[in-house]
Amino acid sequence: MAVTSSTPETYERLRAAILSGSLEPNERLVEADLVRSLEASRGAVRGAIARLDHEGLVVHERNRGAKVRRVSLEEAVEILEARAALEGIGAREAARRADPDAIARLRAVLARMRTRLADGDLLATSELNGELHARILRIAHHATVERLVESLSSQLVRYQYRTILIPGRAGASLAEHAAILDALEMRDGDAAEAAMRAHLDRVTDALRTAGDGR
Amino acid sequence: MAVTSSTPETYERLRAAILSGSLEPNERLVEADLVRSLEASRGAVRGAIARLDHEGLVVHERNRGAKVRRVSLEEAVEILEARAALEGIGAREAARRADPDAIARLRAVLARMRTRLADGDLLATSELNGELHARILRIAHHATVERLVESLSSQLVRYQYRTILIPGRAGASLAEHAAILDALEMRDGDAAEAAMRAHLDRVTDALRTAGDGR
DNA sequence: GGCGGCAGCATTATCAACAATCCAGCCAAC
DNA sequence: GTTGGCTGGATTGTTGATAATGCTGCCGCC
Repeated sequence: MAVTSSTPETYERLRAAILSGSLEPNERLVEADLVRSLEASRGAVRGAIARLDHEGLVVHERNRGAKVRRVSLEEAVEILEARAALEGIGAREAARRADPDAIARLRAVLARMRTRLADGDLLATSELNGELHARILRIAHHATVERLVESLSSQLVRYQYRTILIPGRAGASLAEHAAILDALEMRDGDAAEAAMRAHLDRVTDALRTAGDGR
Repeated sequence: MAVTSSTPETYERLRAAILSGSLEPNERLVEADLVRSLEASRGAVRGAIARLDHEGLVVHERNRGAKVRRVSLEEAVEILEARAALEGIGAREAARRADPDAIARLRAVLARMRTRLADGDLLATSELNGELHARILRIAHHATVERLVESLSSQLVRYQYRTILIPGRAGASLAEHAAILDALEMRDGDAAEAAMRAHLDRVTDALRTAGDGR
């Protein structure tokens, strides 16, 4: 055993640990500890930290080590605004490329969302929400936008369950998603972009009213 | 002296070397050489390469080292599309915040652009173009968008002088910029975003017709 | 002439030891 | 009681050595 994992592998694991919440915001990332828990070489850990620092998930101060970055509400709003712009482009492109088959699969996800919501399972609803967005982006076939959105979204993990808890928000979200799918189905790029932007603008509003929660 | 520079410093220097073109696309980045030329420790060089890899300026293959990444025309178009969306947001925000003083400074840059173009100095014109965009983004006060656009733009260095060489393109660009400034002056966010998007869409068209040039 | 294998070289990845730095706690002086 | 400086421990940053890997050129064989 003791297979020391390579840098990209270490990066993925550390990233997953942060996103899953098993490493709390502001928690210090001590290299020696990570070497043990991630079973990687120290060099790999350092490389992973450098990447995550660059990505914005971690802050690294010279001679003082790294810690999980805590994004403020203001930053979260900024990030969502950027995401809205990018996903808008993604939706536009997806409208150009979406075939009936793809649309059907998207509708299936939406339907599952609807039933989960009816069950009161907000957590599952929120996860399906993420899946829907990811699928649309996949259809868009736009590597740059996909990569950027993925990076931005990862910084919002701590806020992702917050908006859906607002009374009435989940239902509204469902309707907004339906509007997006309608635009995709009609292959109307302008409408798809507008619907996606509108949706994420509503999410932003919701986030603002929800507050930063701690 | 021979003060070994720290990781962020090394990152900046290496990045600058790539952007300035003193390191060609596909050129191998040999760690030992960089240690000498950048006067940094090996760890710092490795960290810098990891960041640049993550950023997309460099490709790194395990056990085979890193080389300057060559972005294809298709990628350049993608990147420009993403930039258009983000700078659109930036322009919208800038319209909200721009005071007459800031507008005046932007107009001054545009005026300089006009005279440079009249002189036939396309290189200077292109640089002022970059400055204008950067200033607008600065006014927007949107750290996330600014960071992302900076990162995206850096990947387009090899294409930045290409579009302006197209006959008539420089003049059109000037008019498009003027339209953006008009919208900012009227503090019309919608118009500013639309003008910025339109401008960058034109740049994309120009890039497509210019071809990848090698 | 072309192809597969082999050896040597160049380079990267890892490891371990060392140096530099920072931080917490303590103590003394005011 | 508070402030200032010191000291020990913990942690990161750097360096040299070593292992692993990939590549290139050569040679013999077909």
